[in-house]
Amino acid sequence: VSVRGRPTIKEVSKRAGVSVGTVSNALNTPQLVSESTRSRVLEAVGELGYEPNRAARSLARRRTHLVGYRLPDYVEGPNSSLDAFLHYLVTTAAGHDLELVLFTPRKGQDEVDAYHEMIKRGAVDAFILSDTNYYDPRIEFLVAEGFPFASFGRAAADERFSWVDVNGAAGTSQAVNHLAANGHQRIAMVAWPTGSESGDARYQGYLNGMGRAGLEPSHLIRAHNTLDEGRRAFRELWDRSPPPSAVVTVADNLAIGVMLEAAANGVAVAKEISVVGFDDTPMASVIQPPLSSVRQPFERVGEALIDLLVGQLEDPNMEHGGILLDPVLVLRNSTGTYP
Amino acid sequence: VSVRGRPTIKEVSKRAGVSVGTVSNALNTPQLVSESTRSRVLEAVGELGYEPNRAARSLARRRTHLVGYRLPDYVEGPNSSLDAFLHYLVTTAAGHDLELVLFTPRKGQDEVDAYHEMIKRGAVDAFILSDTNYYDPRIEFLVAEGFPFASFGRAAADERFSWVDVNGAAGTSQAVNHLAANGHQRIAMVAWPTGSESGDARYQGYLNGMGRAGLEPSHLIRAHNTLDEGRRAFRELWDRSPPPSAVVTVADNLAIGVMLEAAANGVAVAKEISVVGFDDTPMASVIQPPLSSVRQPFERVGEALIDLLVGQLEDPNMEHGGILLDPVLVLRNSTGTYP
DNA sequence: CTGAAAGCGCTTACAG
DNA sequence: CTGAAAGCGCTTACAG
Repeated sequence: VSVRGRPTIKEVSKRAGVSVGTVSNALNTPQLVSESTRSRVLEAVGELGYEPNRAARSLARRRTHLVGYRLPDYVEGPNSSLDAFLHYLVTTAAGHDLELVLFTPRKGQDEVDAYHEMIKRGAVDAFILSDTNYYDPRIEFLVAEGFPFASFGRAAADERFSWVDVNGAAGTSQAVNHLAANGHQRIAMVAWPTGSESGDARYQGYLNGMGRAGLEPSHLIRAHNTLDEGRRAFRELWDRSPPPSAVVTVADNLAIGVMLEAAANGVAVAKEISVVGFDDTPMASVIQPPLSSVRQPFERVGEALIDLLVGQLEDPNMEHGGILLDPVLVLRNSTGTYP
Repeated sequence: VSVRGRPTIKEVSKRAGVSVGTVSNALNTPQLVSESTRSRVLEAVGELGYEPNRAARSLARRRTHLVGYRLPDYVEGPNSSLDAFLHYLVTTAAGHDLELVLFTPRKGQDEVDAYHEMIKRGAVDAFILSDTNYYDPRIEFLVAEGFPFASFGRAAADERFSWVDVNGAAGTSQAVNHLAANGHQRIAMVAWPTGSESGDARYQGYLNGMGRAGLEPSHLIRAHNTLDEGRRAFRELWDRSPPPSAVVTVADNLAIGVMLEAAANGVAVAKEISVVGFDDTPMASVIQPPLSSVRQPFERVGEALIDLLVGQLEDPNMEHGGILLDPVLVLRNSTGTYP
């Protein structure tokens, strides 16, 4: 066993009782090898979980299997979250002599297995994770493996790895504060179904905000993350008596669905119902009236993730850190004073 | 000279009259080396344009300087162009055992030099280019270098490289057809300043469409790619007498600016003025009324780019191909019949 | 069909 | 401070 516990072609050759050249041939040019030795090699490969090391293969073959793409410059204006995230990640990484390689599980390949394969191939020094959730199997795997990574999202209070997260609860709670300060009392929440860490946090922030304002959190709708679900949420909310005068949502999609359906029903956004989104997507600044929304500080997220990673790579025994960043509520015209 | 004409540490050592180990030390642990030999080495490095080979360095150091990021799954719905482009690029590439590495010029680094450095380091087998323009210096450089790449954008009629492009002219010309078929005659165009290949093509498509419909292309506004410029365009257009009854734009930003300003001036979009965007951004489906827009077929673009690349990598002497794809006009409610 | 050996381009103890 | 040598983990002629 050698490279950080990853098997090499030598281990495979020993186990299969053949030379390393033959292992290589069995894998790359099977026509040159007898059926019987080929199967013995494959067996050994399977048992050991062997994957050829990328650097060694690249060096010998003069082929990297990597394609370069220069990420276009980031222009201020309405951008998607992924655009922003990648941009700050890549530029910060470049400053530390690190590059980002994008991957995706192959068709039918298990999620965790895709990470495992990257490790076995020695393809990367570390990972950046995003869209994590409670008990994320990728995190469990990487922690167990002792492989460096930094996660955008906490997944759970955990000292076993480094993470950066945006305090979603602070975002929705800010939204409630703002609304309460403007006289609203019946403030609804449109949240995702329970079970996602970010969704639950955003919902919790709403509860906190309501509590602090001495308000009763009586209007709750659970909805999946689509415009149509947002529209449905508005209808259900508007049917209540009394209906809410404001609604905080966990996502712009939902908020925009609410606004669209309000408009369709002749209900004036801001005047009759205030609405707040989350994520400040490109759509927020363009819909009429422009949507107030909670924006995540992707620049600092990207920087922090890379910093944590660089720390780990320089000192593998460094203790893990967690960085919680506050989002900012960007106020536009979808919120008004209590009618 | 060795790796595809890229200098190796051996060449440097010969030129500097020292051993390869000393070159390595001069570069990586200069404290171990005398000032005079260090400067001789650096000189040789500079003259040769030497960059350490990534694979060799990775193999020796057991460090790749690569960070893996699993690109999140693509969810249908409003997505940015970059999201879509990257998604299809990465998934298609994965099917060919290729991965995408993202890079960006370092602070102050020249654009072409960033590509050059990647090549000298043996960091990639090929590049994907996007946002190309006439006489793109990157293209000139890569063609001269004989380094494999595929370009999203033609830049110019050219047999020296492989490209995929979307027929922007076909897109705007479709838009004009649609409008003309609905009785519009005074159809305006809001275009970028001349000088960008994609912008010029979109403008040309407008001219073609107008010509075919027997219409006079009399309303042209040049504008930079922002909402505000779109607003300005509307004002200027609406001041003319007679004003146009429809406007085709080269970008959603512009189209949305037009719509916003129309609304601000009490002019009903679709009823009084029809508008068509380009790119079908996330904003298009969300603004009211939803914006008709020309959508680029990113899935096929990504697939075609990777296919062209794989072809070149398998057979370096393969002749280059160009693939022109048609965009599709997605009709929503921002376009109506002539009032 | 198989193994021994050279080589890919670096880095890193180790002598001197 | 410098050079010779071994090693990183593969691939690929080349003998046999």
